[in-house]
Amino acid sequence: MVYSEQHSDGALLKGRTFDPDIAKFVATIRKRFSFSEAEAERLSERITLTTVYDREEFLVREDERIHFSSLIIEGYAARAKYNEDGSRQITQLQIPGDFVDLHSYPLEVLDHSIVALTSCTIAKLHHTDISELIDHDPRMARILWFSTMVDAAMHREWIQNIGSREGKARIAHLICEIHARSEVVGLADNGTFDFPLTQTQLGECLGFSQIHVNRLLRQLREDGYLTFKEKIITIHKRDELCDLAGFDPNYLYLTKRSS
Amino acid sequence: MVYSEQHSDGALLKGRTFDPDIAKFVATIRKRFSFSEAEAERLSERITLTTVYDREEFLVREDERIHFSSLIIEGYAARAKYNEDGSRQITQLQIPGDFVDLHSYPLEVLDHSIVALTSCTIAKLHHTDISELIDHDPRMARILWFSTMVDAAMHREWIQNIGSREGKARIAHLICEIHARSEVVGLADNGTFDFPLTQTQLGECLGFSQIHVNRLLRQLREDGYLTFKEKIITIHKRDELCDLAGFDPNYLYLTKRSS
DNA sequence: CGAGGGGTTGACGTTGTTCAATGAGCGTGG
DNA sequence: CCACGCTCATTGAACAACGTCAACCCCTCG
Repeated sequence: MVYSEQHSDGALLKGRTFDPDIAKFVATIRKRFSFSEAEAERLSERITLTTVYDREEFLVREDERIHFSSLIIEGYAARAKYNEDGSRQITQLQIPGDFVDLHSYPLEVLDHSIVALTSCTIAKLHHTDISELIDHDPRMARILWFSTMVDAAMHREWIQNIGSREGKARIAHLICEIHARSEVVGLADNGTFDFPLTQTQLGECLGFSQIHVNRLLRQLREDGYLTFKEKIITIHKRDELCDLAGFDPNYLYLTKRSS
Repeated sequence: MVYSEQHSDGALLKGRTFDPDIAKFVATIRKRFSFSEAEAERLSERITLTTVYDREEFLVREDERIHFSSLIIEGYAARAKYNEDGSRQITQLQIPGDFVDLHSYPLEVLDHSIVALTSCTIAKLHHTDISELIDHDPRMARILWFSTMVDAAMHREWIQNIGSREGKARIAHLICEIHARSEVVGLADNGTFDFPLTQTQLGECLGFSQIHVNRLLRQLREDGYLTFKEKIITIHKRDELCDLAGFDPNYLYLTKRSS
């Protein structure tokens, strides 16, 4: 086994010692994508040391030409597009275990910004390293391409959510999505998970005003679907909440692919 | 030159004769992506004969496992997600020259349906052929990946449009997008272009009711921005319309890439 | 102790939906 | 040929969803 020996400081190794955060990250994404051990090691050794970003700090700015992709180790980030009046639309939430902004590899210049919503621990992977990984291993190209296409699928679901669902169903759907994604990476426990967004940030995801978000959350609480206190959500009636939201997790492609 | 000799029936050839529709399609996408002539030929010879779909007929149904990708030769199609009540949200419009549903290659099973909005002429490319193209030519993989990432960028713009813009600006933005995309593939002439959608279909793109679309279009007409008669739009005040919409075409990545 | 960010609540205005009725165009069958 | 049924577009009126403004709370941090 590649990652069987546990270092005293938490790092996993096989001859080589990786940053414990990075080892954990790679182990996490291996749950979703079928990396071989050799692939996982080749990936790990190219991921560079972690950086911490403050809340509301930009990881990438729109129109910027960048040469690396970011991976979230800890914290919440978002893809966001800024409006002319200074407000913004969040188009996707990124949680620990996400390859954020792999999009910048084929696109070269991003059409949107990446911003930390909480303080974030980030690791980086240079585009030249991605090219080398892909050249050595066409299967890696498929995995990375697949990963970005899941982001596109999430975008489509958000379009449907914002365009077709109203009020309680819309906010419930977002909560169901984050719960399902958190669960897969081991960040949800029996319906309880961290949800560190403010009501304003929630509104920026959903196209609602902060005040409307407040009222909708109160209704979900009063209806007994969930509690949401101190940045922690507990879902009490999961099936009913998914039903209210019209939530079907297929679009997240969470089950491991065979290929 | 590969495509210099013109056949009597309109096909272009170099030893080999391609379907004239396919030759035209490949010539069109070569305006956007930097294919070499050899690449263009390898692609052309793998694209199979065209099929015609009726209005509102499905090219692909959600959850279906398919083994080919579709290319639009003529007509309008859409990515759509169906709601529980039978209504639907359109998440992207596809016009002639688009690789539609290349997403199904890495995803294998689609999270959404592809439906013809008008009668459509479609060509197909088998997934096995895509794999062969990519294996022979890693640059082709980048081009195809890039193409799907532009779709993701359009999705993000739509999220912003539906989530942040209201009324006239929202519908104006969609019109600006289709105009810009039509122009690139030679389907717009000095602000005039085919726009064969019904008001109902427009509403399904924008998250508006058909009745509201009707009223908004009337306002745009009354304000002198455009005329829209018999499925043809003519934009009279392009700069003002883009300004109203907050439209910036960067997200379409229309300019030819160097790589 | 004061300032600032986040949450809560009420009153009121705007945007967009629903229901309903009408007309124009088009293909089909008598 | 016209009558019909259909789809699409148009318009009005009542209603619901959501935003804005304003006031107030609590908490944290300097």
